[in-house]
Amino acid sequence: MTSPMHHDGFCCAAHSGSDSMAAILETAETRARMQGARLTPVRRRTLEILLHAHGALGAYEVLEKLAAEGYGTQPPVAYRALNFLVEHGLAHRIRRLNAFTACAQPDHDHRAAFLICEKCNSVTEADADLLSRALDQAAQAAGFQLDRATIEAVGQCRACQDAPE
Amino acid sequence: MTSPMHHDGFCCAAHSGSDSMAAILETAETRARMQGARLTPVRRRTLEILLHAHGALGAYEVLEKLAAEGYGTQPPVAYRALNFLVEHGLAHRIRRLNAFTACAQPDHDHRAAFLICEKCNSVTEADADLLSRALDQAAQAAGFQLDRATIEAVGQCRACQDAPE
DNA sequence: ACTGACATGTTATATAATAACATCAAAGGC
DNA sequence: GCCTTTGATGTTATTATATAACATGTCAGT
Repeated sequence: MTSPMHHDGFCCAAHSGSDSMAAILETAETRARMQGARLTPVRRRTLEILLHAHGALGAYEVLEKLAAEGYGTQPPVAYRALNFLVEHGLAHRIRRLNAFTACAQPDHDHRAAFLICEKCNSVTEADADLLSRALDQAAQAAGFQLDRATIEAVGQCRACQDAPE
Repeated sequence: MTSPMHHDGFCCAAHSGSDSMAAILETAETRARMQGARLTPVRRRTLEILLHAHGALGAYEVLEKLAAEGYGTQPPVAYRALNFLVEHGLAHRIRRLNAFTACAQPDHDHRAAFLICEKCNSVTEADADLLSRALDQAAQAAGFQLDRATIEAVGQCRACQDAPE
């Protein structure tokens, strides 16, 4: 953790040590199974691609990689796999970027907030428990029955603040 | 739902009494001026269109209306006007819906959260001051310099909860 | 082996957004 | 007042993102 990384927290699994990536895939497998879903090759590979990526990837970027590896070449291939991952809590969709990123903590249900750096485009998943509670309150005050929420913040990550212009 | 309005709070200016709409346009004019920007006819009309709308409108919906009134007929016309409004705090972009909505409180700077009903597609702008503070904290904890944020919640508005299936 | 449910792949199309450029209008210097 | 500079408006064309609809394939349970 006190590594020579630029970002605290989760950058990408490949650079947080191979352990966490294997662990996440393991968890993913388990989690999918428990939900009666199958983590098929394309889906698993898609998750790996996200885990390896720096920052979030667009669907077409994912598609390119999948296609290069012999999977289908058409958009629905990527969108289906990505949607599967999102629906099963293994990935998140970053709307502001029209992109997707692997979930950093697939092991427990959580509401996440994303910190998007407008300089380097890195995406950090922040714990949003406090936020979540505030949101619950706001929803309640409005008589709104909250299902799920998207929280995306834009600014500068620590590394880019420190970096000279 | 025997009341004339389905939603508490801000539905659309036209249905919250014509006063508020005139007031908002007035404020918009002033606010734009103060920022050294001009609220030109297309822009003003675009804002009016948003204010009149139930829920958020897609850029192409706005474009259709503008075109019908003799303004330009091509996408950039709508996008430019909409982006102008967003940049000047007169409208918000709802990413989940690929749509835009007039700002309910253009008179003061605020971070807003949106409550999107998945049944009737209504969009309510909730005050997010508490939320905002929680977000600041989360950002600070991550060493992230927060600029702006998008908070979009999905669920059911009060009217749709009450309504029978 | 058969079947029903789900996965994968395809083609085609829908929807959303921007690039690049020409023309036009307004604000300020002289 | 006239001219320049800047910004606004409009166009055509293109790019980017996402989904519909359908054919084929795979697998678990019977």
